[in-house]
Amino acid sequence: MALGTDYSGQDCSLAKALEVVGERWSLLLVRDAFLGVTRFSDFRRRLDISKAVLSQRLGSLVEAGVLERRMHGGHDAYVLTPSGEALWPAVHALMRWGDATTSTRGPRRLFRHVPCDADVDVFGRCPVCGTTPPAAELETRPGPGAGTDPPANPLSARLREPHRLLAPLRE
Amino acid sequence: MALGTDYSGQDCSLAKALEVVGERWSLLLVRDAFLGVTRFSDFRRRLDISKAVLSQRLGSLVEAGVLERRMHGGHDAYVLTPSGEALWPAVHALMRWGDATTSTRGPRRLFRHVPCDADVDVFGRCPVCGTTPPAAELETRPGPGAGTDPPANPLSARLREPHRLLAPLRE
DNA sequence: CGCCTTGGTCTGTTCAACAGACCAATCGAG
DNA sequence: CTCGATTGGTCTGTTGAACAGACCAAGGCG
Repeated sequence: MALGTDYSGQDCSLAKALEVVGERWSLLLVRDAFLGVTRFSDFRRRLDISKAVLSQRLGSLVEAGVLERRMHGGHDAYVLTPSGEALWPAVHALMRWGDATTSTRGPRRLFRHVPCDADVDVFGRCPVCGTTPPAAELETRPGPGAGTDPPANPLSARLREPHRLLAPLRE
Repeated sequence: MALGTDYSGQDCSLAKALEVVGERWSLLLVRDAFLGVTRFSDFRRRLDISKAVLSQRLGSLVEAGVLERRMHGGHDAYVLTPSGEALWPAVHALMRWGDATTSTRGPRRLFRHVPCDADVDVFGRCPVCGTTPPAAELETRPGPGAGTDPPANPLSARLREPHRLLAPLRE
């Protein structure tokens, strides 16, 4: 398999990243982890994928150090590690690109830098303090491009509401 | 297929992006297009994938408006569209994450903002002018984490040398 | 001119995701 | 306390995607 062996030197950084998060569904799982999803069944409810693939993906992300398993209120929970949280700029950039190419009414979701009370720009940067804040300092809410369709399930309805990134949906 | 139908509202921006660039190999093709690869056989030489998959991927990226076909010096060429170029922040972020998680000696590749003669930071931002420059204003060269292995082929050797992003390797 | 390169298309094989069944453990409501 | 629902998986056969290699037409170059 070329992806696993093509170490042709300095320009394989992207391949390295994709070895970890490039499998089908992985980045969507990471995104949901940022939004506060922690439970196996909640990840499944969101993505509607087979339990076998979900189990394998979560296992791979845990093994790669992107997620770790914890116990929340007597339940298994998958939460982002610091290394996983460092994926925020990439996830945000892809989301904004997705919005720019498919939404005529602007971003579907906005992110506010809580300490500065200002929305970050398309590059994820706070216009007040000038930094690119980590996910832990952001709150999300629906943007102008947000859909008007009813959410697919109560979980997605909850995730649509304004809330802090990384705050677990359930404890 | 869940990816194609899961429009659960405002938070499907990432899914939209991944519908376009989430197939296996697609982001690596986009990265190579940023580095100046334009030819079918050069893309293939770089990734060592089957021609059937390469043809299908390039076709999908053209149809999605990320790449367009042109004639360069009597040859077919695939070049990034403005929409494709807008993927730079995401590609750069993933590369830097790949470096951060797998390279102990820093980034494998550095990017210099040509007008300011300064390297962009981990967020892709120029410390001199404060902007996040587009790919067209950047030059790349090997970084401290660059491999010391001989490149896999002359093409990769060429791409390792300092050069402007988006400048076609061959005309 | 002839050979090599280019840019594919096609087909059988192997690998990955899907669909659904099964199971053990835990939780929560009556 | 009991029982049904929920949780978090594992397993297996089916379907879809990537791989490996063959074939072909057109163009470029020595």
